[in-house]
Amino acid sequence: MDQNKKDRLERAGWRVGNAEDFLELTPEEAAFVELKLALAHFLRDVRVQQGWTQAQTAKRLGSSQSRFAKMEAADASVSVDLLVKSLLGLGATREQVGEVIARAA
Amino acid sequence: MDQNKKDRLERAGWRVGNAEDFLELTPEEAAFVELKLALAHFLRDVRVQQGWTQAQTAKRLGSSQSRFAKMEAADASVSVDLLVKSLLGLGATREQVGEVIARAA
DNA sequence: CAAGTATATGTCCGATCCGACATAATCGCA
DNA sequence: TGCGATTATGTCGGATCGGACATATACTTG
Repeated sequence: MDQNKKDRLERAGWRVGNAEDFLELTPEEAAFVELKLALAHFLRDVRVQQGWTQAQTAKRLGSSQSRFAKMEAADASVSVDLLVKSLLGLGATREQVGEVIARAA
Repeated sequence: MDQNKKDRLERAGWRVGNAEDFLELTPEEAAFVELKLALAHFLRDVRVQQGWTQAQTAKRLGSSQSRFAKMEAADASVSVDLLVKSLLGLGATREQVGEVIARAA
């Protein structure tokens, strides 16, 4: 977001910041959300890298396209368990999962 | 287990091997279990390192001693979400969590 | 061994999660 | 723009999870 837009929003009474500020997350909660987002993005990367659609990938994992979309979106209804199991199911290694958690943005 | 006992059990119709063999886990399932065990052990390490009992630590996290015991035991009723949230709640970083997942035995 | 402390195990029930379906929104391309 | 393919969103019922309690087992110290 550019500075002008930020200024305009703030003049209009909005607070502009990151998700942690907006949702008033504690540091732990923020770290947990970041971790989930990192896994979700990696899941998308793996799928796209392998050249599959959400529907194909979901089927392969015994799930549905809609749930897989929520996984990639790190939806609140998706657990870290499901993300990790899905990644492993698509061939990612435990080492890769750990690396993503440790170092992804 | 020594070889004699192994032989005796196998003569009696038992298959003796590791958890993956015994429970007939797929490689992904085995990797997931390993990942959970790594987090559970790390959780214990962190708690002991900080010099707390399970009861104290559980209270700090808003949980109960019994559930915390199950966490440390990587019980089937404990999710990776709970393990990760608890670790972050005890002060572990996302980086540490990732490292443990990537590299723990 | 006894008593006190710490950890482990089993169960219950309210809360959350997940696959499925329906449908909306978005993308890719002629 | 229009149409088929893909992705996103909302909801529901059954399945799993998690805090709590009771109680058992294991450790520690006298």
